[in-house]
Order: sequence, then structure tokens, then C-alpha cells
Amino acid sequence: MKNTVQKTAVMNALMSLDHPTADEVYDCVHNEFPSISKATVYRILNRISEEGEILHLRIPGSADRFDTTLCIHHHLQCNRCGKVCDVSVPELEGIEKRIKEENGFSIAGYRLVFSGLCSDCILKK
Amino acid sequence: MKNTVQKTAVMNALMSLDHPTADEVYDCVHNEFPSISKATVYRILNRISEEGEILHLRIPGSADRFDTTLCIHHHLQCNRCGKVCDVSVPELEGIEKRIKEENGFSIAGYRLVFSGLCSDCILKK
DNA sequence: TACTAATTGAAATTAATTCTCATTTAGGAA
DNA sequence: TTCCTAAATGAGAATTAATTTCAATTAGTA
Repeated sequence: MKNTVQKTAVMNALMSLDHPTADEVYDCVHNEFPSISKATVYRILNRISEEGEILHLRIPGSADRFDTTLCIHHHLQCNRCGKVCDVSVPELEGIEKRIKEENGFSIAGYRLVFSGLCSDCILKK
Repeated sequence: MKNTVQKTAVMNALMSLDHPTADEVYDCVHNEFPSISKATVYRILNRISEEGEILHLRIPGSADRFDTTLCIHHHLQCNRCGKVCDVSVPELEGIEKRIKEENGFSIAGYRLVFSGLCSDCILKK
């Protein structure tokens, strides 16, 4: 992969944001680098998530988010403010084998997303 | 809610399909009822899922699906053919309390989706 | 039978993302 | 250093899934 200024800017933005959407990455990069195109931000995010440098979180019902934490973990999402937090769920370890045996499915991965209200939004209401 | 022929047709289609997308419901209804509009199908599906008659499954990266099985369960999705199957995951019972205590989140629900290849697609290579 | 709010159809709109294509550029070869 | 080429970029069009708008229709009740 070529080492472009655009890629460097996107990597820096990812470091400074928490579970950003592609649009949030774009806004952040665009401040310092006004000529960057949104398509480029999407392309770089896709490229580096395919290479395993970041995780691509597909959030049902809203924009995808990107995560720089690579070890296995799951997510909590606030229904009000949209914020996403990491959570680990050791209960699920080893579950893939059971699912495979019972259903004949070969499991490539799984996503677990809890939705509710974050502590900030509980207080605000 | 008014009892329209459109609603009856959508309910019948749901009974005859397995985890359909809104488009699949539309195609099915449209066969017998060519004048129905896609917007009406979407509206009816949203209405009856809000009322709890069916589940609205939001599938990351592809179209939403609808499920007439109401008890708590989760999903397996085939990455090749898109088929969705139900699976129960008793390991997750009681997990909400732990998440709430550790993160201050109040959990309204959670979605667990396994992705991989279904037995048919494994055979097809 | 008449009325009114709910529902519908058709088309426009939105949101997120991907694609197209002409132009530019990074990095290796001469 | 300069040249070359494949890769990357920018701008905007296209795509996909779903929602909204609005005028016309209809179910269910008065």
C-alpha cells in the first residue's frame, strides 16, 4: 500500500477519535486537510480494515464505525447519543463449536451488540 | 389499526417466507396483489414489528429481515447465500445484569449474529 | 349513508456507501 | 535524477435500503 499523506491523516484521526463513523473521520481529517475527498476516507478505512489494522463495526440501523482495539471484544451502544463502548464477554468463548455442531454452520465470526442507555444519558433524563 | 387487504396479504406472505427481507415480502405479495406499493409493505412491516407481532432484524451490511419467531433467540447468517437461521444461546442469560453493573449501561436488548457458511454452501464449496 | 382519521400509491427524498473515470502521485527502475 | 507504471485520489454520479410527502382512497364508526 502506498504511503500517502491522506492515509497518514486518516490514521492520525483514528488515533484521536473513539469508535468514529466514516463521516466523523472525514470531518476530523478535513479540518487539517481540506482537499481530501470523502471517497478517499471510505477507501482508506476499508483498505486498512481489510488488512486487519482496525475493526470495521457494522451497526444495524446507522452508520458503520471503526475500532482500533483489535483483541476480541463486543460492543455496547447507547440508543440516545449513539456512543459505542467496548465490552468483553468471556461467556461466549467456545460457543462457536457448539453452534457448528448443532447447525452445520461453519462460523467465521460473530457480533454481539448490546443496546440501551449509557450512564450519561441515564442521568440526563 | 385498520384491517386492510394489504395488511392481510403481508401477514400471509410473512407466514410463507423464512426470515424475508422487505423486498422479498413485497415480491411475494405483489404476485397476488399487483397494485400494492413497496412503501406500503415497508409501512406495514414497521407497524406490526413496533406492535411486537414480528421481530425486525437489522442485518449489518445488508437489508433488514423480519422474523415471526418471538421468543428470545439469535441468528446465524450465511455469508454466501444470505440465508438466516435461528439459534438459541442460553449462555447469554443473565448477562445483562453483569454488563449493567460493570459499565453503568442500562441494557434494553442485545443482538447476536453469527456469520459463516451454511451447510448447503459448505457442500457447494 | 356520511364522515373522518387512517391507509394507500407513486414518486421524491434521505443516508450511507460505493463506483466511475480522468488526473495525480509514490516509489522502484534505468 | 528522471522516467515509468500501478496505485491512489477527487469529484460527482450511482446504488441500495428505507423513509417521507401528498393527494386520493378506504375502513370502521356515528
